Amino acid sequence: MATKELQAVRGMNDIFPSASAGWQTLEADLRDLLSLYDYGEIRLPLLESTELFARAIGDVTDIVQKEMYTFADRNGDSLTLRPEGTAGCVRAAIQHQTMRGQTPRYYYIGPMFRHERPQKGRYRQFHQLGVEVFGQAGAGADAEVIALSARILKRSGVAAALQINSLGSPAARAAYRERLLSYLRPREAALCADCQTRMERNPLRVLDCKVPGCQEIAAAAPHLVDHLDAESAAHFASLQDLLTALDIPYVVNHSLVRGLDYYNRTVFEWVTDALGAQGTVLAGGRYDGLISQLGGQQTPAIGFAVGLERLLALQEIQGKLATASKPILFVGALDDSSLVSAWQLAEHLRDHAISVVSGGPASFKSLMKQAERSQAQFQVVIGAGQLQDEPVIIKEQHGEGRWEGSLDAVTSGLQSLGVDFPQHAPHTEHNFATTRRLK
RNA sequence: GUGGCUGUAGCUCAGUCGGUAGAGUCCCGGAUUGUGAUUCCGGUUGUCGCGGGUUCGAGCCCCGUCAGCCACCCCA
Repeated sequence: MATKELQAVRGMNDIFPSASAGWQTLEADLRDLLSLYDYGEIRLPLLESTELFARAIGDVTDIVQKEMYTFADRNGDSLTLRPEGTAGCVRAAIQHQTMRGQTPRYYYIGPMFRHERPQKGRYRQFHQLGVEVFGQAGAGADAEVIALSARILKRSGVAAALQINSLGSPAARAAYRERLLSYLRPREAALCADCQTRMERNPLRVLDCKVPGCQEIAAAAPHLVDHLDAESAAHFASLQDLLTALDIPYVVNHSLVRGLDYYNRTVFEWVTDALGAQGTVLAGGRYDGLISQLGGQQTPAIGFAVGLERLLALQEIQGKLATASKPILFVGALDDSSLVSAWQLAEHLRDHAISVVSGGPASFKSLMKQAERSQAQFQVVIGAGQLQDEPVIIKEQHGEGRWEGSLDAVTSGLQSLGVDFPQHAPHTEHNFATTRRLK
């Protein structure tokens, strides 16, 4: 059982091979889809200066105020483990001037860190895939990004519903904020304690409070989309037309307000009720002001992030989780002298890209159990007899396949049983064949 | 950061009124040197999360703490 000293940090998980197969398959699928849309991977530091996140995410957000892993570097600089990926991605694009006359599409995949109380679908180290598109102001970019998000969920086999909203321009949002406050103030006493503080910090968040009394008040509140500036309204209408034309169902959620300060105009979320309280699996929006706010030239931008733990949890619930591949052959040795031949055989087959798991020296019964546990498609046992002239038997573990022959001929034996060998052995060519495994 | 529930063998769990640690499973060996079943026999499981307190005596009661789960909050 767990000893006290040696434990993973709270909210940070170990991922063992039985689970990492699902991760690897998901990540491979995601990378494949990203290349379909011509996104390029950007690999970013996990650590950035604390100031970057404070300026990008917003001083008053919970993330910056109480959820960041922040500490002093040896020279006294304040560093922070990234709580999200957009800020670092924007910083990198500004620093390396990759947006001059270009409209790059980036994606990143990796761990993020937030010091929250862990619960279902929420961890202190969690993993996101994020995408960011720079330099495209039109609603076409929004539609394409949302189409990509839809395809990611579809490819993952995950059922979720798309909600969209528009926050308008900063000016329109500020004007709406005042309008909303003048609606809320007379009703302040009826709001929950949280919402009364939210009125100070970010009154838009009152709109998606879960307390029934607050929801009643929110339902009758003026709608943000009715008070957009003309350009944002046209942008939002255009986006909806495009989504309809692309057969992407959505609903407009008037209370959809993203938690990070940098968003404007389009915001969207894919939500599910299958994950308890953490229903958002993928979320994003437009942030036209962030790049200039961080010192770059005024550049429109849009992006989203998807939580990989949540995606995997949904895949598991819906029976779509990928399982580990299995080796082609188990090779077992009964004693020390036959182990030499068994290991030579295994290495020979690996030269030909056939995955082999080895066992022994051990009793025959033990080898049988090891072979079963290995889940290999075929098994072969080598003992003293095979070193003389007794036949080697290759047996299909869950089938009728069976072959007998000499130790030297195992390769052709496997071929006769249907194992797919590469055309050329990798050690005779200069490119390596892809490893043969089952499933 | 707040609240509720839960921590006993690798895994799933039982443990009565406070009386000195159990079952199943798994694993190993044998019955059975040559193709996996079943059955039978034998064998190893442990800081009862950790620390303190009460008691003649604590897995059990009390306090603290750590961790997990769930919810609030927040968010992916």
